[in-house]
Amino acid sequence: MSRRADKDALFEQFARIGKALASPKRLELLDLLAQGERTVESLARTANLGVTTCSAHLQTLKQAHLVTTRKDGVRVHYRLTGPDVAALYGHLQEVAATHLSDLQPAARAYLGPEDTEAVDRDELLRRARAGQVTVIDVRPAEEYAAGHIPGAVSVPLAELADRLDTLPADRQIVAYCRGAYCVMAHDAVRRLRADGRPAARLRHGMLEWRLADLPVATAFADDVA
Amino acid sequence: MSRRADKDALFEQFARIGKALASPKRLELLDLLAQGERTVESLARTANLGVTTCSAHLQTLKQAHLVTTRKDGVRVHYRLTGPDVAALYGHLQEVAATHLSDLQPAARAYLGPEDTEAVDRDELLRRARAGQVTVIDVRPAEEYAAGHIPGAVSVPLAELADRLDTLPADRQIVAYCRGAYCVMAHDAVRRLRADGRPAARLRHGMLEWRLADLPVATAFADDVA
DNA sequence: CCAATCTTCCAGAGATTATTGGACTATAGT
DNA sequence: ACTATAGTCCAATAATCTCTGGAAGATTGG
Repeated sequence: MSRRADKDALFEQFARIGKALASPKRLELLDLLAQGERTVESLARTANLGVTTCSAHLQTLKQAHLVTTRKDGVRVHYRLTGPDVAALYGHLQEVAATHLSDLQPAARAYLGPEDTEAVDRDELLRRARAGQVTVIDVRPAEEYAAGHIPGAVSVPLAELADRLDTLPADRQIVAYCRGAYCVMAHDAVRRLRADGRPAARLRHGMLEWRLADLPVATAFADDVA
Repeated sequence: MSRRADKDALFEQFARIGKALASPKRLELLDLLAQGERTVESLARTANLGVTTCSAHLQTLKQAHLVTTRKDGVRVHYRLTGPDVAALYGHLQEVAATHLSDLQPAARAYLGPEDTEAVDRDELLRRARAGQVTVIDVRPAEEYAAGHIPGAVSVPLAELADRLDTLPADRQIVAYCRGAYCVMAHDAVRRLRADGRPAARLRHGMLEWRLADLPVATAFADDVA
């Protein structure tokens, strides 16, 4: 084979990864999978896809080796092949945020007004160490179980309204969710502040927390990994 | 607009970056642009593309804001919009290398046998500080001018054969080029060893050097940036 | 074994993308 | 002004991708 053909074959391989990242729906699936493994049906429901279409996208991701599967009875659980895949997705988001001027308005439209103060990671750790805050994880319970910020309490967004009275009234509450572009923490903070609570949002979510190699607790044990 | 529509619009933005990375030819263009700015015609020639096709790909990259242009007379120079774009490309390569089993054979076919020892960055810095090696940059002169490892000498691959006698005979020579998947350093080392010279290849090239935030010298001044 | 559930496979319609050649624009040099 | 060069625009074809609905495969529970 010629040099050119060999070089083309090599870049064809790199492009397999690029092609896998080329669909908004597949990126949304990666976004969900970055939080932990999920079944096809669960992904389809959350990403607003038909099961067939969702399965097809997952096959594409699988052929690019960005995800693998685990079969459990009648269900198939998909998960990322490694933390580097989540990292790649995170970097893609950052590049988009840095260079795409259309991203900001789209994010604002989806997430709602940047109403309140957003706490960054260092600030959170400082306040947490001083015992000044209660950190709540507003993602669905399974995602909390798959990995959360040590010391955070699971309060899924859907249950927030019912559990308002179980939250301390005197301490500040900091909510976080999947990542910088996840709407749940925004919703949670709006709900809490509507109730007069001193609530703030962690600027980034679990995606960025993992990428920064900060400690992650799993299941219901808050032990540091 | 509905929540769903807003979310779709957001991921549509992220997908603009993904789509830009979805073609082997565009990745090859990014690979070249990671070394420094270049004109359309020069990119087309090197990437084995028609000028029209090359221009079209560059437009795609430009619409994704991964590259910008600078006009100089009749020529248009394209360059990456930032080092984070090169970093994203580098991460994509790493993910491909980690997870794609077909990549290794394709790389071997293109680069040739992993004949000799490959020196890594730390080892190079150690030997360079001890004055034991001559580092040669075998990329084209313009790429050397746009940024090179401090202390490296420019010996473009095309001129290597003619300049053999200007290279020290007693010291080890370490050659590097664009990156881990660039064939030039491989070729250079094979040529040198065919001549009985003690030559080795830097494991990675300029792409990875920049990503590691190591000092880069520009033009013909070896001052550290 | 049958029924129900979850998932994948298949085929077709519709949309998007890649490539090519030819025309067009802009600039520099004569 | 005229010509040559570099690059982009345009239109047409071919190829690829996305989504949908229906069928088929696999597994569990009755």
